This record gives sequence, C-alpha cells and structure tokens, in this order.
Amino acid sequence: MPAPGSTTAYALLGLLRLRPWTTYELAKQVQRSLHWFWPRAERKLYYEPKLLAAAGLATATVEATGKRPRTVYAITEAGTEALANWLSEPPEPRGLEFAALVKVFFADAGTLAQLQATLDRIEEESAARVDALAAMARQSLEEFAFPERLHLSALTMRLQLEQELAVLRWARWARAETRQWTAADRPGAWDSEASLRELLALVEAQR
Amino acid sequence: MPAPGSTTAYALLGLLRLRPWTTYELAKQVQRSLHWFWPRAERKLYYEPKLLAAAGLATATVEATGKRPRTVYAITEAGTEALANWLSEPPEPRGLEFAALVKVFFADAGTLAQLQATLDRIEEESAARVDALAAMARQSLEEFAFPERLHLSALTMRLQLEQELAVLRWARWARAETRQWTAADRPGAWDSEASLRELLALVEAQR
DNA sequence: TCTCGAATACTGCCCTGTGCAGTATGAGGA
DNA sequence: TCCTCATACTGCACAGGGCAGTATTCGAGA
Repeated sequence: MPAPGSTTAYALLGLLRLRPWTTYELAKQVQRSLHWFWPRAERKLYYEPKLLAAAGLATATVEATGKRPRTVYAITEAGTEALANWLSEPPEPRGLEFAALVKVFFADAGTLAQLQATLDRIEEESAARVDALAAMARQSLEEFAFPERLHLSALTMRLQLEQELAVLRWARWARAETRQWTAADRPGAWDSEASLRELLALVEAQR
Repeated sequence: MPAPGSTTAYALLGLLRLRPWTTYELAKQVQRSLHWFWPRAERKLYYEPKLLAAAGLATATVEATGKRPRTVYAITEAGTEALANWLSEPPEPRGLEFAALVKVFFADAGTLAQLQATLDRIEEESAARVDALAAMARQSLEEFAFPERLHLSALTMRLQLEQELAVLRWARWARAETRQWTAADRPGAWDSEASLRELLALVEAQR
C-alpha cells in the first residue's frame, strides 16, 4: 500500500482528521471550504477516499439508513502520520486559470465594447466572491463547526480576500483607464509606457 | 468542421492573428506569456493547432529546414472571425490551485515550524514571480516584439503583479502573526476573532 | 575540422481528473 | 398520499498532463 501522492488525498485526510465523514458530506464540505483554493470535481471526491482506505490511511465502514447504504470514512494512525509528514514536503507551485484575462490580452482582435464588457464580468465575479468570503467570515464569528481551527481559517480567508480585492481593484482601474481609449487596438493618448513604469515603481515600493 | 470550444484554441488563434508561427515557436511563446494566466502543457500546444487547421480556422504549411520538417500555422479569415466572436462570449470563472494554502489550512496536523516553512516557501515563490514580472515589464519598455500591443500587455501585467504582491504581502504578514503562536494548533494570545473582524472592515473599506 | 551539447521539431502512451448522465432511497411538508 | 429535495452513489467518454523517446540542425569551442 503505497502512500497516495496527490494533494487531494492529503486534503481529504486533513478533513478526516477533524472527524469521520460520509463521502457525500466530504464532497459537500470540500465544495464549501477547500474549493476556493483546491477545486476538485465531486466525482473525484467519491473516488479518492477508496484509495485512502486501500492504502490503510483511512477506514471505510459501510452503514445503512434504512435500505440506503452509506460509507463512513475515518482516519487511521498511519493516516495521521502521513498527513503530518506531507506538511514538510515542498508544496507544488500555484496554478491559475483566468480565461477572462486571455480575452483582455487579445482584446485588440475585437471592439472596445467587448473589452469593457469582459472587464465588467471580471468585476462582477470578484465582487460576488468578495461577498461570499465576507459572508463566510461573518458566519465563522457566529457559529463555527471547528472553533479550535478559527486561527487557521482567519489566515487562509485573509489571503483569499486580499487576492480577490486585488482583482476587484484592478477591474475598476482597468475599466476607468480604457474609457480613454479610442478602440481596443488604439489606446489613443493613453501612455502605455508610463503605465509600465508606474508598475515597476509599485514593485520597488514593495521591496 | 465545428468551431473548437476551448479557451486554448482561441488563445492560439490570438497568437496566430499576430503572425504565423511554427508549433515549436508557439509552444515557447505560450510558456513565456500566456502561461502566467492560462498554463497548458507543451503536449497540448502541439495538438491543438491541428484541430484549428481541421476546423478551417488556420492553415498548416509543411516546410523543411534541410531534412527536418516543420509545420507553419497561419490564421484564416474564418479564424479571425471566430476569434472576434469568442471575445463576446462570457468567460469561464477563474480557477486557482494553491496546494501550499491547503497545507496552511491543515497546519494544525503538524508543527509550527512546518507552518512557518510553508509560509516561507509561499513568500519565496511570489517574490520570484514578482521579479520575473518586473523583468518582463522592463524588457517590454526596451524592446517589444509587438509594440502596437503594449497597452494590452500593460493591462494584463498590472493584474498579475497586483495579485502577486497581494500574496507576497500576505505571506509576510502571516509569518509575523504566527510568531506570536505557541503551536500550529494553539495560537496562544493571538485573537482570531479580531483578525476576522479586521478582515470584514477591509471589505467595507473597499466598497 | 571535428565534436558535442543545445535548440528545433515533434509523436506515443499511460494516467489523472472532469463532466454529465443515470440510479435509487429517505425525509419532510402540502 | 404525493411531491420535492436531500442523500448516496456509479459508469462512461473524453480532455489534458507528464514523461519518455526520436531525429535533425546549429553554433561554440577544442
């Protein structure tokens, strides 16, 4: 029984360390919390625990609610140990898929209105995500399922919010800047070089 | 010949609109620029242009350098049109994979040193990415392959930099905060609730 | 001039993960 | 009693990724 190598496996072990879950609960829980920075399809979340059980990192217990069977997974000693070891391994680099930004990058193939519509969509999306994160934060303050883990939630939610706010600010900025453009392929009087120099100044300020 | 549905297909069309490329050049170019917000494996970038050609959105011309053959792809009228239409379609939501943050979220399964090491890795990674972005910006100011596209580069690079700086700031903040903790599962005197309320205040300030 | 490593230019294959449809039972309200 | 929503999964086809393998050309240095 080899140790599963995927981040997903250890993410599930992390949840199992908190309490036993049925696969269904696990799937729902991941969509609620982990999904923000480790999105996995439901299908995967039904399959992965089987591998954990096969590797001896979790136990699978088949129970029944009336005639309907359900499988409850719980972490084992070996699982707890594997999880602790995994925390020492260097994490995989961050990965970002941002299709809307591809549209911005190739905006000169279309109209200014198309570009601005894309920017509006980006703003709407991040505004919605900011709201959802704020709602999560408010909920955490009132009733939290795992109060002993509030400090880690505070840490991770902060990063997500900061990232989301960065996108939101950018979308608003970009929308305002493009108002000065005459077309998607002609920025008119807008000074691209000045904008890039401003960007470099931003980096210096951070260092 | 149905229109390819994937963002990758249109991303390649976007590049082909600028000039014809061999698949090899295309693959290298994507790694350099698009890879930041639309990462695709080299394997995919060799396959996708064939689909574009089959759909009539690009032409494939086999040339030769001595005995070694090479395929040059160029966009067609239909391709230019398809690209322009695609810009109107609502973009897919952003996707983020951040394995290091999973480690932070489940840090209470390990030691404080492990958590802090993870935070250090995150800081190093974003610092490196900030440097790379700054280098790209500097290079764009000196000699740019497509000067007529500088405004769009300025726009997209700004977002990437802002996001990266958000991560960098957070990593430094988190590193400082965790210094007050007594263990990964015991924040000691550190006030999680105050931190969450601060976060909510941040949202209000943005609105 | 010769050699060797790096760049060019791909293909094949296996595996992971996704999306979607399909199946069936249970619980609670109208 | 019926209906709807939640629970609890499985099967299948396909997209995409990782990695190894193949072969030629080019340029720098011995």
